[in-house]
Amino acid sequence: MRVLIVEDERRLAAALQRGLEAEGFAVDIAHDGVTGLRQATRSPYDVVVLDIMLPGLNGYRVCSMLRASGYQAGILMLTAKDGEWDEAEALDTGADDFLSKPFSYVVLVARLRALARRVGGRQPRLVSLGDLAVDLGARTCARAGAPIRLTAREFAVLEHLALRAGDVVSKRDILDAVWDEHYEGDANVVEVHVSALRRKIDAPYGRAAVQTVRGVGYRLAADGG
Amino acid sequence: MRVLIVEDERRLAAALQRGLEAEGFAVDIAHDGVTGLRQATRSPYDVVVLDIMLPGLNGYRVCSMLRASGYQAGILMLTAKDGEWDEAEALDTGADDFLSKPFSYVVLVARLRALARRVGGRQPRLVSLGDLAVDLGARTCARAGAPIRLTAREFAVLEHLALRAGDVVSKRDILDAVWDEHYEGDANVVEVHVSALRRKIDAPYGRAAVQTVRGVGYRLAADGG
DNA sequence: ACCGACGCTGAAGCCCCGCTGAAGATCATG
DNA sequence: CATGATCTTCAGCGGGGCTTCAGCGTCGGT
Repeated sequence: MRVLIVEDERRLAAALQRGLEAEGFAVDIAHDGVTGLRQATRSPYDVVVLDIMLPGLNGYRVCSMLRASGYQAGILMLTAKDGEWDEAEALDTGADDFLSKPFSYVVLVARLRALARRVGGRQPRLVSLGDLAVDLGARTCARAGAPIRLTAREFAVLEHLALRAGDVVSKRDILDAVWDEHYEGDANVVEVHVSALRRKIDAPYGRAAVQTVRGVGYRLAADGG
Repeated sequence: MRVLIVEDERRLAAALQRGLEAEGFAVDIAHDGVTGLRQATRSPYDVVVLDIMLPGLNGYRVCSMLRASGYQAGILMLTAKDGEWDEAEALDTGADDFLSKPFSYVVLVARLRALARRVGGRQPRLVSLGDLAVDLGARTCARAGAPIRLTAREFAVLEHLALRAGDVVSKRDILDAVWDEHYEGDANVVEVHVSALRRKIDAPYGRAAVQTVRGVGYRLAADGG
């Protein structure tokens, strides 16, 4: 079971990592919100343990940004008992569970196990658009039954479009979701990856699932083109 | 959240109904394909849980008939593990997700929630004015069911009018919304685009959805002209 | 009925947008 | 450290859409 811990207190994070690894979890650590966000989307986790007080980007924002982009893993928030924010807030932003600091280690492990079990049922998520199938869990895609090899970026772009199939998505939206919230570079990267995507999922089949809406963005045809 | 269960095993259906209602879902039941089909189209649901083995009309056919008529709600299929048909078939007919029998109740609830969340975002913001339909999400428009190709500017103008359908909108308003807050140029650009719009959405149909109110601005007829 | 203002529209040029191949940078892997 | 894959940047191209402009039609006021 894979766990990501996003916690800025390094000693606490390290202690949790040691403890959880001894319990058989695979644990990664991020020490701030931005890193946590990137790490969570880069690698598949079953549960993300998210501290609220984080430098840069706080836990609430990380959580809501993850959920907004369709993030599926379980999220367990660590709330400070005397914090200015409360548990309701945590759940509102899409967290599955929360734990008040200071917490018992045994309780944390129990909650993690319960959450992982609960979340497990969510997978796999599939989006099917005509003969185009996108498996968000396995991160694979197929057209007319034939599997198609996509690179990480290509799949991420396709995923973002698939989650909004039928609707137009702006390049800015795609940049925010697939790259970084405040990516500075040229939007041309999106065009390049869309081009590559089309070469793989459209051109060989004479279809046009990925449509350009000039001046606005892209749309993934709800019927696969 | 409204759920329709189409399942011929009455005890299973009743058990699911009780369980889901305890979770806060509003649940209706149909025991065969024909009833399910009628019920689904008669009343609005967020998700339809559809068994494959049904008397009369099987789940695949119900699903594809619903989708063929443009049915939008999420469809979760229940497949028998040893069935002669497989999951691929389910997805091909337009299902959003599937679950093999026997399944864990907890998993079903999680999948339902996930599907509802996914489908909820799919609902297009749709403005319909008589036989004129403007889909703000997909940025498409159609008259009498026939899709109409619009450019970005044309659609933006139409969108602005559609959101105030029935009211007169000044050219200045349109300039501010579609062009720029402090656009300097001639208001003639609006006239040009309105002209193009009429050529596409009115002229071919002998209608007049876009009306000129001399000295004031334009009005999009609430009934499509 | 006349006149002026307002609105409509076809044509044309230009500019912006998006596409794509290739090269350089970066990352993973043995 | 070497190699290959993937990602990003860059520049050129091609086309479609936006804008401008001018001429004409239409409406309303006098």
